[in-house]
Amino acid sequence: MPHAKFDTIYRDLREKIEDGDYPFQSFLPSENTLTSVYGCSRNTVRRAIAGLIERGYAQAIRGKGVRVLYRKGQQSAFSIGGIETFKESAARNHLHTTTRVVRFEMIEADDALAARTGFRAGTPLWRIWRLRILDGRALILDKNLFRADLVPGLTRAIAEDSIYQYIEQTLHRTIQTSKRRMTVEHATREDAKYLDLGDYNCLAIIESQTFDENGSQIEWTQSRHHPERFAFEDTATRRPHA
Amino acid sequence: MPHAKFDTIYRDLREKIEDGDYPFQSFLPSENTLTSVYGCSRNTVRRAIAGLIERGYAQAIRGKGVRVLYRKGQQSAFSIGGIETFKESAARNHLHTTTRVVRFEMIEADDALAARTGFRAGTPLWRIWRLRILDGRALILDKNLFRADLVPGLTRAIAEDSIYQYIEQTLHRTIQTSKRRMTVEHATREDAKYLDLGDYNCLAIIESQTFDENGSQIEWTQSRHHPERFAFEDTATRRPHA
DNA sequence: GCCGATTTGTCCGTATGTATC
DNA sequence: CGATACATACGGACAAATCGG
Repeated sequence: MPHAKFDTIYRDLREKIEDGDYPFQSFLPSENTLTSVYGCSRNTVRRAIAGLIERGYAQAIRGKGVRVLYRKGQQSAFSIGGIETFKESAARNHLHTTTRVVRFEMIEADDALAARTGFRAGTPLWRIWRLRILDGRALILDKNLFRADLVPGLTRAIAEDSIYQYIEQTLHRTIQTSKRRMTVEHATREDAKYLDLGDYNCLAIIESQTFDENGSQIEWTQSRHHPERFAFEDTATRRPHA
Repeated sequence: MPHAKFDTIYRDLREKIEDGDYPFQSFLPSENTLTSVYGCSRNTVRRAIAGLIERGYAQAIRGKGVRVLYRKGQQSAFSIGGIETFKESAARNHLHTTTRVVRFEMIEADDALAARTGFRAGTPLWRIWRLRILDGRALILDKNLFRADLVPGLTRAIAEDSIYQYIEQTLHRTIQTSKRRMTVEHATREDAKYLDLGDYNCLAIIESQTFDENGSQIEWTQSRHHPERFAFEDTATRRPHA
């Protein structure tokens, strides 16, 4: 639950920025002002602002203030930012989607797989392949590996719905950190079999390792995306010669 | 200069993790311990740890400790993380590289360009295209637009060396925030003309808007990457139903 | 160029809450 | 239950950068 005070302030500021109350290139009220507005300490205000900066909404300028960098209408629709499930991002964009499970089995990690995915060899795993279909077009092939001992009781029906929802709401386990790596690769015959690639001969690949609340790697996933409808957004800050 | 105490501690911890002093899945010393080790307040230790978490080195588990998520040998060589210049990342990977300037001119932003890049219409801009050649292969085509009033005195020679270096060391202006967007697109005839694409018909595209220390947009860049040698890494954390 | 007011950046010490063991 | 560990919040101090007079 986001009951933390700094988070409430962050959301409030973000909303005001998105609504244009603080337009592009304007300055937020000073930290001291916000401190009295929200009735909290300066540190708390600073944490809220840090969140804005981290997500590209603003930029702090020492001695001057905090300048808004968010510009209305320059955001993309179907983008990948935090950890968001397919179902969630589809809902956010009002898209009609279906999922087809094309593979569902239990395997054991061998040495090659272990080296590639980060699991220990011998770990029992669910291997699940799912085809994501948006508006009738097969656009994403998800290849998941879940640790079978951490995600017991999986079924095809759950896989067709939402595995994350099952993990969080039924198993009461929490997804916390995800390390991702984005590349572009040649499409294989397999990709062509499942996906409506058109004349593209490449795909966007996202590989990720996901860790639960105990720091155990619970999942490895490779998402093979049709190049259209794929975007990845990011904000970076430059630090003194690293 | 990274004189900040929290940054020194961050670097020290990161180095110890990379060296294997704190191996994968182990716990860091507790915050209280680190407080006395480094002779600083707990807040400062926490800021250092926050840096590790943000960059995927570790994960905090309340009531237990801070677990290391970094695994040796699972990092990629030529990846894009913070704001790093072409020269810097090439040097970091011990690659022999050259840059060829294929376009160098001054233009004025029209409405279409303004909408796409975020500059105001009428802004005078340097338009610079540069071909990045690694080990004899043309792999990246960089299309830069710099605000001419903020980056005066550019020459072809500077563009062949490093524009960022010129901006930072000669103009004493600071690059601070960069908003990026990664997509995959069809290769055009132009791409084929400049890049050694082989049989790929797609490229990885990174578009970015860069802001200087005053929050002025100083640059818009589109980098067109050969799919090989391209990787983008990221760490995300999941927050309660956003 | 200097000075003082304003604003962000860093750091400290303390208190309290919450989760783990 | 108590000890330990991380999470949040407060208030205060000083540094560094900006800006206007």
